[in-house]
Amino acid sequence: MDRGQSLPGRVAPDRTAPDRAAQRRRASGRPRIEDVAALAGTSAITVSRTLRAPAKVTEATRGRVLRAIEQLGYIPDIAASSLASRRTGIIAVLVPTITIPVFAETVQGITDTVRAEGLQILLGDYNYSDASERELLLALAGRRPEAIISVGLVQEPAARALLRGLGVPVVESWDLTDDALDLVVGFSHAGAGGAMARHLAAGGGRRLAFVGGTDRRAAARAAGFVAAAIECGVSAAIALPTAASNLAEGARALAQVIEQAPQTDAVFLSDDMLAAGALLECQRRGLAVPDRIAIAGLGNMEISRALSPGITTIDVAARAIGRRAAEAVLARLRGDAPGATVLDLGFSLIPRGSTRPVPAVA
Amino acid sequence: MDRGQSLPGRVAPDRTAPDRAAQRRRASGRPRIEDVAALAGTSAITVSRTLRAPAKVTEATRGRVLRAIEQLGYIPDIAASSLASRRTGIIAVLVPTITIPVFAETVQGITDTVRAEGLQILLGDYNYSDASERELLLALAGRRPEAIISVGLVQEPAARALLRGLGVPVVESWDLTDDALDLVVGFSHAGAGGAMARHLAAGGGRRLAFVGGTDRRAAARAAGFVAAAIECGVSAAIALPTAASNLAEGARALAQVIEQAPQTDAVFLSDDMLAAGALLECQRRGLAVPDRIAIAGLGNMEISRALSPGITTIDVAARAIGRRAAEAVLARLRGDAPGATVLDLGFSLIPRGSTRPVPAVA
DNA sequence: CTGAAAGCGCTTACAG
DNA sequence: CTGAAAGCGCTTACAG
Repeated sequence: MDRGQSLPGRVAPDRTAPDRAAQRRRASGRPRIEDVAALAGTSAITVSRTLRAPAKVTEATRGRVLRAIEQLGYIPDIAASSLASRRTGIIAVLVPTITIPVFAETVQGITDTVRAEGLQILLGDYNYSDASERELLLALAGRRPEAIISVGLVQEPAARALLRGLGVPVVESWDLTDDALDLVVGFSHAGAGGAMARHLAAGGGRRLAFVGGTDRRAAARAAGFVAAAIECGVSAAIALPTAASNLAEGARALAQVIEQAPQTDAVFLSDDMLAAGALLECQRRGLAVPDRIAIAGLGNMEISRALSPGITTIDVAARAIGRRAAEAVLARLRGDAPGATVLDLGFSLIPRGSTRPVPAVA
Repeated sequence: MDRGQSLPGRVAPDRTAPDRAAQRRRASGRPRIEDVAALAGTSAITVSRTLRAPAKVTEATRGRVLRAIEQLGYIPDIAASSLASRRTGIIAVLVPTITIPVFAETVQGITDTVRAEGLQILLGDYNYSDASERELLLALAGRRPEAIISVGLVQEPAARALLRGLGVPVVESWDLTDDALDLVVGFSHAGAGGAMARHLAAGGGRRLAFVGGTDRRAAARAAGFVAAAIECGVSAAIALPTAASNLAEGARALAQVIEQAPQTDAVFLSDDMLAAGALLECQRRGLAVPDRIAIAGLGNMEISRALSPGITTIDVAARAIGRRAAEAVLARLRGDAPGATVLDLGFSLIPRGSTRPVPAVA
């Protein structure tokens, strides 16, 4: 009996070009759909159908094909498949940086929603820089995603033009705007900043401070925070921008606030990690929280619950943002008419021990 | 003058099949290499060369091609490109879960090293389960990666067979073994556990406890920990396995240890996040650290530095593991003979305030 | 239910 | 330096 490479139906032909090709092919080593077809005594089309639309193949054929696949260890080449079908099954996700837990949660929400449909996430991390956002977009576009979800608004004109030219659904998220490329799902950062300022003022804060990053969402929170503070008749300062989101940076920011404005009695840090760093620094310095100084954050991360006192924070429904963004994409891909173009998921303020309680209204 | 879609050199032919094809193509909307070639008055091959090997094209031609690319917003289709070239430029990275910061750092080390060579990372997250590790492997294999890096050893026989069949370099990491598929770069987990037990015993610990996950690396650390404790003549218990790596779980584990073995005077938690949770729980319960109970972790995460007292930990050079693994892959891809098959990067114990100091040797 | 032909959008030798 | 031909490994209509 023949063994090894000698498959039924593959008698040596005397063609010449195909031979060269076959030789090159052997270099890759991996079995192709033709090899499966030959072993199963059928055609490539039937193998393809067995994989994509098994109901259209008789059970007997299907069995032979599946056995051949198993035997050869055949794994379809996704590049070839999507080239031929013009369907990549890829959803590109643009994210400032995946190392921030709330963004990771949004990505998780997308992944969970999209996986059931057999779609895959292609994650692009642009590190908060417009220049590499565009670069990243070029790289992602080369993979022909069927839709794009951006964590954050896409502001840079070149990036916007590129996205429009792609001709696929685009969902921006984590913010709201009247000027969306396509769809937006998020919440108002100015609103969140304002809500926190009112909470701190209601608890007796008279000299507030804001600490946050340089990105547009942090800027919107700062603006909302200051505006609401003024409305409440208390003062509010904006500290120098923070470079990162970690405990050390939060501690540094707190130290700076105390040095520059020693009478500050409430600080809103634009992220729970920073807030936790600030709280720990207060404890090291012997500043009573919340009596001497109140501390608040944003994101409802685990650490805001775990420290003592718990840190007052704003919950932003990060996972729901991902879920709803993905649902919008799926609807579009199904050809549904676009529903609401702007989806406001809101936020909620969670008071904890790190801020003074708001007295009940008389 | 003609405008719009009517490009030079694209006079309407009276062929019939190509017409149908052209029509379908128009559905995708995106310009192809042929469109660029037509606009630049050259051939597809020259466009391709302008992109991959610009030195082989005259400056004049290159200029015309680049202008045409710019004008049309042409972005090459990566699937088509890699199908034709049989080079995907993809390095697949298998990771138990990216949400653990030390693994994220290893991935960062890989990315940094590999990016310069124009290779891309394809990240697969298998959530510590063997079943989905194999599934994931199938999905990754369909993308035809040129090499595979696994965070952790690949133990499951089916997965090992699959990887071997791929015929590409495989680097396992974060552990050591005599039975590597190809290359390993990591450190000894039993060694790390042992070192920590000796440190705790030297500081006066008499009743040690280990808290860790159910994965093999945690099991190896537990085994090394217990063996060294026995050698030092102190007792060591292994607590029930932890389900996750977060502060709440660390707090829960500490509570359980205290309940089951109230006299425990030193706990090694197999991850800094757990250790931080345990430390905070001690503080809530009024248990003095390290006098009443010493706490130690692993991973040298930021939080182990930020809390007071600082948490004694083991630094495992997570980023270097990624870097060295990637370098090994690059060497293989260049065709270099394999260097050492097993690369031991070691670890270092960082004593901090959460454990009792080791008295100087007399 | 099954298959032959054509094509997806690129690149690889090979000639000139 | 430039290009015509062939092919990468699949799938899509279209026939039977």
